[in-house]
This record gives sequence, structure tokens and C-alpha cells, in this order.
Amino acid sequence: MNELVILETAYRLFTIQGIQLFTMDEIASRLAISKKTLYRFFTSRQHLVQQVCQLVADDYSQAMETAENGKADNLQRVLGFMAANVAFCKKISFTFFADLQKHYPAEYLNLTTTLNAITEQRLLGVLEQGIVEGVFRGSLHPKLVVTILLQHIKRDFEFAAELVNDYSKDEVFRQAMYLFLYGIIAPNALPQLENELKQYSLSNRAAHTEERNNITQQFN
Amino acid sequence: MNELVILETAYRLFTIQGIQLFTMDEIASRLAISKKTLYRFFTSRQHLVQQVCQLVADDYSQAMETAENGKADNLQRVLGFMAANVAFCKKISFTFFADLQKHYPAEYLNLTTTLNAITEQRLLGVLEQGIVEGVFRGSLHPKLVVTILLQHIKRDFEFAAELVNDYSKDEVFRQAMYLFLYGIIAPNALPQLENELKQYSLSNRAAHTEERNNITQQFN
DNA sequence: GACTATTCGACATTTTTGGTCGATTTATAG
DNA sequence: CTATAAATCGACCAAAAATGTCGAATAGTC
Repeated sequence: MNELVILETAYRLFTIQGIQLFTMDEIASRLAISKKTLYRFFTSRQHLVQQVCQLVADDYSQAMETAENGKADNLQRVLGFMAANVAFCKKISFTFFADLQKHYPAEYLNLTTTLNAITEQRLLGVLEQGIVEGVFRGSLHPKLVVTILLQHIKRDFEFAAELVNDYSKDEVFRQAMYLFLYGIIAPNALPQLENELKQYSLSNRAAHTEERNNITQQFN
Repeated sequence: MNELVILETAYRLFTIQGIQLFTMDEIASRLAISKKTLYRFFTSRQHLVQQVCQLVADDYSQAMETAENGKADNLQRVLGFMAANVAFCKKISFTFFADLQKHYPAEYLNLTTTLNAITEQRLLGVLEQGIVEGVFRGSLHPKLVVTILLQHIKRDFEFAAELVNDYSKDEVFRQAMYLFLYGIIAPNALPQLENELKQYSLSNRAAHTEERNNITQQFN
């Protein structure tokens, strides 16, 4: 048994189903090891939680970096960031953050500020450059827009969990993403945005929607 | 403060977010009363859980009854049952049943057998009559079909919670419902089924889908 | 076979949570 | 207005659950 296997298992369990659901006994049991062994690698539960948080932050950081890499223009970069955020929000459950905030407030604060810093750092420059290029509206206050977006993401993340009866998380985050993009785009860059969105739409969601349309056609 | 208010609050909290998430202190706090007052109406936590289970069963029973009432033929009755099940599955979270099974196994067994009995009792007769009428396939073994359906519902209920990233619960349960209906319908009653489904589709989901189609049209 | 490293699961300790009780407040009747 | 009864509060207790520890047992190596 090694540290990485334990950490990845905890990461998977915590981020998908929440932290409090899993006791140290439960985690050890899932790994088919004893608690002693578990505590050999992680001196305390808090330590394990901290490491998982670190992994979450690293994951997001890397996703945002790859989203920016190889993109030709600033619009594509912002689109990449948005897609990365949708993927991230889908991967991490709300319960994870709720448990973290309640039972590990210090770690929660640390993680959220880190995540926000990553987003702000990446997005701000791209936004400012895009405004200069005229692809984003000139009336934007970049720093304020980023701050507002961060708050919106947080809120979307909260209530998306409550809407699962009627909408998939994918739908919710996608709508929120569209809202932001159409909110910042300059009028004459609108065709470019819609063209780019078509690409994204086709690559990710199209298979499902087309399939569904075929099925529903039978009923109408 | 009265018993009903407490019970309904507990019902709402438990069925939507799960049982174990709420301690007696938490429940009292939400009601803005003290624990003493709470224990005046419910002698123990188990007692409260039992009452909530009773309410769940009553709720389902009544939904199934109203689903059958005023229906002209057996196909419509089955459709009504299916719609009632979708509504029920959407209202009660999987966590509720998971918590119940783990921490109150006796109450879990009692509730599930009650719910299954209600479904079987309602559905069996309608199914048998429908077979005689020729609206459902003659090769059906009604009792076995009902048993299988109950198992399928249980399973759908479990994994629907895991699919919320990509599909809304509504979509999942609806697909499962279609599968069952097309599975039991007699070939020459197929047009009738499709006609009925159109009604249901329009009354419930159409507003959303149409709206969404309008939005997505902008991108394609 | 002796020595070391690793693992186990029972046990101790801490935290949490269900349940209780006297003190206090509020309502009601004379 | 006062006396009595009813209802409520929140500090407290006890039981349950979870974290963290330790000696014994096992596996591996020379």
C-alpha cells in the first residue's frame, strides 16, 4: 500500500459523495487495509482532508492551464476557461464543499481562496487583452466582472444541486456559461462567439441531444 | 407549536436531504423551538422517523389513488401510475432511503414493503384487465411483470442519483417509464399509447423542451 | 532462524448526539 | 392583580460513534 493510492481513493470518495459520509474506518475498509496502515501515511483525518484539498486545487489549476494552452485568441481562451469550470463543477459535488465549510473551515477558506485566485489570475489578463482587441465590450470593468463571475459560479454550484430533479448539472452550468459569454461579448464579435459555441456544443453535448431528439420524435 | 408543523418540517428535511444530516438539535433549531418542546411531541428520534415514514407511505398511497381515479381505460390507469411514480421518485431523495436502511432497518423494511404492496395491489388488477382487453400483450405474466418492475424502479432510483451530472432525474425516470410501457403494450394498441404519451409529454415537460429548443436554435 | 518492517484489529480517548430536568416564562382563571 | 397550571428553554447527562493508539502477529529478508 502506498500514499498515492490512499489519497486518490479519498479524493474520489470525498469529492463525489462528500467528506462526512466516510469515517476513517470506512476508508480503511474500502482500501482493504487497517486503520493502523492508514494512519501510517496520514497522521490525522485533517491531514488527509488537507491533502485531498491540495489535489483538488492542483487539478483545477492544471485544467485551467491546459484550457489556455494552444488557444489562438482571447475568446477561445475564455471559452476554454468556461468549459474547464463546467467540467470541474460536474466533477466535485456540492456536498464536498458543504462538509468542508462546516467541519474544516480553515481548509475551506484556503481552498476557495486558492481556486478563486487561479480563476482571477487566468481570466483577468485574457479579459483585459480581449477588451483592447475589441472582442469583449469596452464598458466592462474587468476586475469587477471577474469578482461577480466568481460569486455567480459559487451560487450556481449551490443551487444546481437542488435542480437535479428537472435539469442535469450539465444543463445548468452550460446555461450559466452562455449567460456570461453573451454578457461580455462585443456586438461585432457575436458571430465569432456563436461559431465557437457551435464547436463546443457539437463536441460535448450533441450526441445526447441528437439522440434524445430522435427518441422524442417518436412521440410527437 | 403543534405536532403537524414539526412532522411536516421533518418530512421535508428528511425526504429531500436525508435523515442523518439532521440531528434533533438541528431540527429544533430549524423550527425555532427547544429540544424539550420537540420531545414533548415525539418521544424519540425513532418515533419521529416512523411518523415521517408513515407520511411518505400515505402520500404515495394517495398519489396512486388519484392517479387511478377518473381514468377511462386501463392504459390510462397504467400511465397514471407511472406518472405518479415519476413524481414520487423526484420528490424523495435516494439519501432518505439509504439513511433509513442503514440506521432504521426495521422502518426501512416496513416502508418498502408497504410501498411495494401499494404498487402491486393497484397495478396487478389493471394489468390483468388490460391483457384481457388486448391492450397489453397476452404473453405477459402479470404478477412477475409487477415484481420485475418493482426491482427496476428500485434500481433506477439508486443510479439516477449518480447520473445527475448529465441527466435530470426527470429524464431518467421518464425513459424508464417509456421502456416499461412499450414493453407491455400490445402491438395494435401502440397508436393509442403514443397518442396518450403525447398528452403527458405536453402537459409536463413540453414547456421546458420547447424553451430549450428555442435557445439552442440560436447556436445552430 | 533471527531480525526488521509492516500490518492487523482490539482498545482507549475524544467528540458528537440522543434524551432529561429544574428553572423560567407565558397563558389562564379567579 | 395574583395564583395556578401549562409550556418552553437550554444547560446537562449518558450513550453512541468516531478518531487515534498499541501490543501482538505476520510477512519479508539476509
